[in-house]
Amino acid sequence: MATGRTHRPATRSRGIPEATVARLPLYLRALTALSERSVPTVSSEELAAAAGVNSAKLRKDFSYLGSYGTRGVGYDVEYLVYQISRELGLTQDWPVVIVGIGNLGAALANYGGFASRGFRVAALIDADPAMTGKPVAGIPVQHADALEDIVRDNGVSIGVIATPAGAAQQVCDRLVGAGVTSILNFAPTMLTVPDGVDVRKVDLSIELQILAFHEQRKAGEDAAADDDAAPAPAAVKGAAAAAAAAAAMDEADPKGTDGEAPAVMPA
Amino acid sequence: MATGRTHRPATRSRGIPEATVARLPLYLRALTALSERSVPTVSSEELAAAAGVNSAKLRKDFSYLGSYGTRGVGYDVEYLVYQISRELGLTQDWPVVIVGIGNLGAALANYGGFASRGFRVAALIDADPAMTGKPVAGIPVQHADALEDIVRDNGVSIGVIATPAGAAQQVCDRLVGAGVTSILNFAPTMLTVPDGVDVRKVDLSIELQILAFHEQRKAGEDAAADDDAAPAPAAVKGAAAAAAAAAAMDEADPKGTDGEAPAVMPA
DNA sequence: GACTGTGAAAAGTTTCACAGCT
DNA sequence: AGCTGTGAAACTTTTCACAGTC
Repeated sequence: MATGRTHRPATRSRGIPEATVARLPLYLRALTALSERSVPTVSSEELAAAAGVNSAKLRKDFSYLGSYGTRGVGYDVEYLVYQISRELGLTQDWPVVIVGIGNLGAALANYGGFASRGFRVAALIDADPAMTGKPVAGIPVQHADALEDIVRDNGVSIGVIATPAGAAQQVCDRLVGAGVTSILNFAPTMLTVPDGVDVRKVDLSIELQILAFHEQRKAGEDAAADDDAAPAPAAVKGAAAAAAAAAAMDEADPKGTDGEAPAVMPA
Repeated sequence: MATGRTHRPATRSRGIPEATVARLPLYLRALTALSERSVPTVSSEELAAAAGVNSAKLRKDFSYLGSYGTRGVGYDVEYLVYQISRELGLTQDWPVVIVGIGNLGAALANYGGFASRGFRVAALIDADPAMTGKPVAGIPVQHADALEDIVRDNGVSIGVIATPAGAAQQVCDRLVGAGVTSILNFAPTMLTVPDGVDVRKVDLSIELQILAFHEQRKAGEDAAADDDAAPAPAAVKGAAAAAAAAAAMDEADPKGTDGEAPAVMPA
């Protein structure tokens, strides 16, 4: 992150704000829906409504990409779809490996977003020998031993980690060692990676906890002063219990820290 | 979002920045790990490292909660765990319903974070009659017809939507109608909700697209000027294809709009 | 001496409002 | 007349750096 790698040959004017990049997929989705309905042009106001942002923000965002609109008219849907796709790097297809084919990994493999074009699921990898060869979403699971070969043979640069928390760092290290430079981490743990490797994290328990925070706020609108349920002096002990609850989320799988067969399957 | 509902009775000094709230679960996780190892106190530096942020940010974040540290010493782990848990509303337990027991919904039901305490999976709901009664993660799936009753009977205020995109808004409306005021949305679609209802969105395809953006940047270090693969004039057509890829992600399930039995379970 | 808590500066993001093109 | 593109203002978040406390 702190890499001073902003060499930029000053060709155009690069350097799109991170906040804007995070919204481009949103716009792309809205645009694609319009494209499918053969809508030829769209105004910033309409598109913004469809994407759930306000129009000033959208126009500002697009201004970082260039001037792709027409004043008095709006944006050409197809053209904008192309420009955003290109900006996001979706005009090429990215082979992706998913490591950890437990419940979540299997769901991801089946997820339309992964199976469809743009991102191609190049391989599914799991440490459990019992899984090896088993097809999930039509793709046979391969054993973790082959991880490095798979990554190299397929030129994979994006890896998805869906293992239990305990295995994530090790898997990450091996992915990176084999040449992966972008990681989407579903394991609820912090990954340490060398400079130049990107990690994005999707954390289900965190999202829920943020919701709980706001939910609590709504409930406590009047009961401002006191907690009702919290025992004041013995609190610290009760705290540990409550926290354990939140902490239990630290395992994608309730038990095993090893990459071993998750006890998740009901059998 | 534009609700001017900042009534705040000025009792203490409320109003924790959103960015801080989003990090509290991270700290909580790191703290709980320390608690389990019976570490009594921790410095901002150590905790920050464990949570993957810098120490100044962490101290600033904690300063919004109050002064829970001791200068020259650090923070009492148990105490801080309690304070953060309380702040997040995790000292009470939240009944949650998951709607849409396809691949993703099943994975969520099995996910440690949902099944563990703090958040209790009160019910699993699916529109497919074939699913009704089937146990997933030990909980029998109930039919969508009963949604309103389930929400009311269990006092559910948090709902998780894991349906295909096409069903999400309708499910959302029904949840909200029945009294749910916080929604975690996994369907890749924008939800419209009345004021006072919170929506958080987890979108797998968006995260991948953001990774692709950065990945592309790394690759294109020298090839600054031209795209190599992009056909310039015929581009707009190729664009549509690439975009279709991204758009295909708009369905949580590749095919069926119904919540048919997921291929997730190996058995 | 070690470490927190916090003002103040810097950086990043959003919103406003309007000039400028079609 | 309608709508984009963008400077400038407002707001939020991060970082700095150090006074204050143990």
